Amino acid sequence: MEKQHNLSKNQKIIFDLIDKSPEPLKAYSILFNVQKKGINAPLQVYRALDKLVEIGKIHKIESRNAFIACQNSSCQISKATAFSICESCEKVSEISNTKLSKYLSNFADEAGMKYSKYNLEFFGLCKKCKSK
Amino acid sequence: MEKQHNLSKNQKIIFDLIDKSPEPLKAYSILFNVQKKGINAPLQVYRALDKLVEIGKIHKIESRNAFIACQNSSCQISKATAFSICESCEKVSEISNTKLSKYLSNFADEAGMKYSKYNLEFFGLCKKCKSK
DNA sequence: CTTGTAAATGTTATATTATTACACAGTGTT
DNA sequence: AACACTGTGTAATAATATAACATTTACAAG
Ligand SMILES: [Zn+2]
Ligand SMILES: [Zn+2]
Ligand SMILES: [Zn+2]
Ligand SMILES: [Zn+2]
Repeated sequence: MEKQHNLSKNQKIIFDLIDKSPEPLKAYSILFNVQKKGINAPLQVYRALDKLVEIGKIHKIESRNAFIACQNSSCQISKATAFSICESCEKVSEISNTKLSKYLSNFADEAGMKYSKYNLEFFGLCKKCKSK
Repeated sequence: MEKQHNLSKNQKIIFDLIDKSPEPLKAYSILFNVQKKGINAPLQVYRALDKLVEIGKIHKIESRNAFIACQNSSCQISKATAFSICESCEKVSEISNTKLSKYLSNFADEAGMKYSKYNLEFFGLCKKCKSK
């Protein structure tokens, strides 16, 4: 049974915006888009983003400083993430591949150390851009 | 045979600083440290960093906005990187594990798409911090 | 040796991303 | 009521990164 997170007003506004977006959104672009809804300051956006990341509803694409809604319903853990990023059109997709996540979750370094959390970003050209 | 990159003056100053550092360095911390050597502006630092990243002498730790010297002599490609990051003491190590890099380089997503470049960051507690 | 060109430098200003500090409001528990 | 916890609002500022422009250096082609 998943934990239910009742989003607060600001969290909901910002999650809805990110969730509807076909591409990752940056914090200040979010800010400009929600000013009509009464969210006026960067901090209000960052606080909502922090919380949404924490509960796994969104992820941060670190190499782009942008945020994307979780596309993987089993991702409440939120801390084991993988993405593919097109270097031409900047399309980003969340990868949900059981083998990959198992492989990475079980990976042990030279010292035998394991890591429960990871973030993986793949870069290349998406299908569309490759065929151009 | 590796390509020889003759670093320019600024590139060398900045690489040497990063290479000597036991921890990843941030751009403005680099700037403060090289002002005595005549590098005065952020852009001079960022330009050198960009070049050093491009030729694989350093890597950017995306989740920390910090830069670390390549600890893996076979990393000239520079675009397939993996790190372990301690969430307590912020120690960062580059992982050079042939199986891991082969696995990731050969990974194909649901659409059969392969990616030559990736960046992987593992998070956890290092040995020291775990035993505390 | 001169001309062309790519890479690197220097400088100023500015854009973008993110946090600190403080005051207060809502909710649920004891 | 007293408390703890989470969320909100606002202002100021810190930290990270790039744009625009002028100049210089390295080096190969002619
Ligand atoms: Zn997810
Ligand atoms: Zn594309
Ligand atoms: Zn390396
Ligand atoms: Zn540690």
